Amino acid sequence: MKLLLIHADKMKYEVKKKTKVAEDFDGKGYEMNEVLVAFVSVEKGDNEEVAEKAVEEILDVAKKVKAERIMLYPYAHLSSNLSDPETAVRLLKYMENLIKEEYEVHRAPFGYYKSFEISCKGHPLSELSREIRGEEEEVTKALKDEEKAVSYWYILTEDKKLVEVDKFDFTNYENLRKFVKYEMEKRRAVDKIPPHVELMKRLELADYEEASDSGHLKYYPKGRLIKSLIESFVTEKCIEFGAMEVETPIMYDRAHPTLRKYLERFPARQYIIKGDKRDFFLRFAACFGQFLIAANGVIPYRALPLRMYELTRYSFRKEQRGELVGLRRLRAFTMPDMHTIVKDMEEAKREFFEQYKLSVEVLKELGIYPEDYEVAIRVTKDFFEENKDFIYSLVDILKKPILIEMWDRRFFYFVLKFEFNFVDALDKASALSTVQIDVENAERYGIHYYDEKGEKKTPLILHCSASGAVERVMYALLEKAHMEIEKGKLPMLPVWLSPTQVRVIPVSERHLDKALEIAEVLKRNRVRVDVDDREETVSKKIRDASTEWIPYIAVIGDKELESGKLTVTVRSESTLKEQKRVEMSVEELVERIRKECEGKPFKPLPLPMLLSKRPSFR
RNA sequence: GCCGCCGUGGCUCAGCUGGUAGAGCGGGUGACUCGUAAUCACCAGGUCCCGGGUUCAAAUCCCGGCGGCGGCUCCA
Repeated sequence: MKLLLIHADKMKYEVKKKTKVAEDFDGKGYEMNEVLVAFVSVEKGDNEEVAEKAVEEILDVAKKVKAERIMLYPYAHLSSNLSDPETAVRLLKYMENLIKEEYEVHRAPFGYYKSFEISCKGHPLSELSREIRGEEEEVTKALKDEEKAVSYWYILTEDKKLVEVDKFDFTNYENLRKFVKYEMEKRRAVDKIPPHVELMKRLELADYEEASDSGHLKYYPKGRLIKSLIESFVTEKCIEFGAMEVETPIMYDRAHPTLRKYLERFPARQYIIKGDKRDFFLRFAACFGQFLIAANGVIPYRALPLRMYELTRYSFRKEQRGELVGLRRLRAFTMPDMHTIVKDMEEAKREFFEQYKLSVEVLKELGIYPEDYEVAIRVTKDFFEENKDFIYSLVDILKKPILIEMWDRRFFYFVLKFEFNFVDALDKASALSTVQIDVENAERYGIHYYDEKGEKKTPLILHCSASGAVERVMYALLEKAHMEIEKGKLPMLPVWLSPTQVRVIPVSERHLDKALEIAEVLKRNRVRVDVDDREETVSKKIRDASTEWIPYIAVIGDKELESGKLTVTVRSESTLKEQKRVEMSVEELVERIRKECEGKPFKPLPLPMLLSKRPSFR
């Protein structure tokens, strides 16, 4: 809603001619003295709440300028985004009634050509314009409902006993204690910058981009490489698991009836994009796109379980600013999102179990092990009671205690979900992998399958993010590396994710040719190798390679020229005090790296091979 | 969104109660041709986050904005 407020000695208007959208009015015009005239444009999206705020504003100004009366004057020309006439009239009348309680008020009729004369007083406050907007942060129904819901907390132990959280002995379960504390307490007193933020900058992986919205990062070549490798890996794992990869739009009509209802059931804030005729929201996951494909398809029972997958680059969630941190919590993030259509709850449980195992496997191969995260299961009380054996059986997969949050009623779209929560260097927890059993969207979207008798049936749907957000995987790896530093160890990334896997260091200029020759061999064998050809001392080059966490450093000097072997410093076997140096042939090094990277995607070095030709990005 | 702290060369930071900018790293040039965590010397880099205000004078004080961090709220 837009307002133009003018404090006038006199305001007089005359009705000239009706327009198509005119309301009923039989007067000819009106005149008021000592009046605050409020020219009003009612805009799309305005509602009673906005009208109330506008009235508050008008009354506030009226008091300040000591106006004796108020005139509301519909004036379309303040906005290019007008509401429909019905809403405008409704809200104008509403405002009139509110003002009437405190002031003498006249409302000029809506939808007429009118002439008017106004004499503005001309003091500093006599001309003001205001824009009134509703609550931008629409809190979804799901969020409000969650507040009202009651949670019961339990630990499901290794030997399948359900223990109330405060009766559980956390001795030897330090990480679980931290996680439970994080989940149940609201206070998190930490006064440090999360370690991964400094690391992502220092290693030239990623950085904040001030020219964008908060929570949108830029990735430098090394960061892009790592992200891209993780993306490829998770995608391959999901396809191998049986998913069909699809691609769907990133924005959707805000008014679409099905999507609208889903939005209300999802606990996240959206980015809104103004289109020419319609408003769009940016997707927060790939659900819509895939559900809309499924709703359109003809699905025989033989096609079930039917798995669809998309790597969302990006998913958008307009998290509150205070929540955004480095790679941990973003407003634009990349998420592997798989949906599985199953015929009934029995099949849903089987798939849930398998996807649980898939998630464990995916994280493990990414370098995040069961001891690095804690399992949470969120479940409605009803579902838990009816499926106790099934839920207890989940303990068998990881053989460690699980935090159970039981809701007295269902307010999201799912009855059961698990998450793997990574506990970071500052004892904060964030969810990585998750799978949910969705009991309402198949019906909402009109997704059906045909059973053996040819009858239309409504399936269930599983939502699965096998690794969780890719950025979050990077965050977890960096936080984990930091925790290694704290323990006095040398931090590193898994070899298959290390931007440079081998650095070749010539001792002096005359060793450069040999260094390049070796690098070429490594490169041909799908190893990311670079050569430090800068005019620096060997010590300096070693130091730089170490601060880049390079897994293998090969120094080439006279000794190597003679022996034909490499002296390789192996990071994973070294400590801060003592470097582990191994003599090996180029072939042996290639073989070692090949083994370490088996089954993982490979991409070439994203930077010039010669360090002397490399820019630095910060 | 609210509260608090912070924002100075590419990076990390110094600059007291106002007098108009400094170091280390990095970069360039030169010397050294070097064996496992920083070789030496010289040189070039600054709208002191942005916009207002106070003042003879603002990086410094005040107000507003933007961004970062932490807390609250919240958290696929």
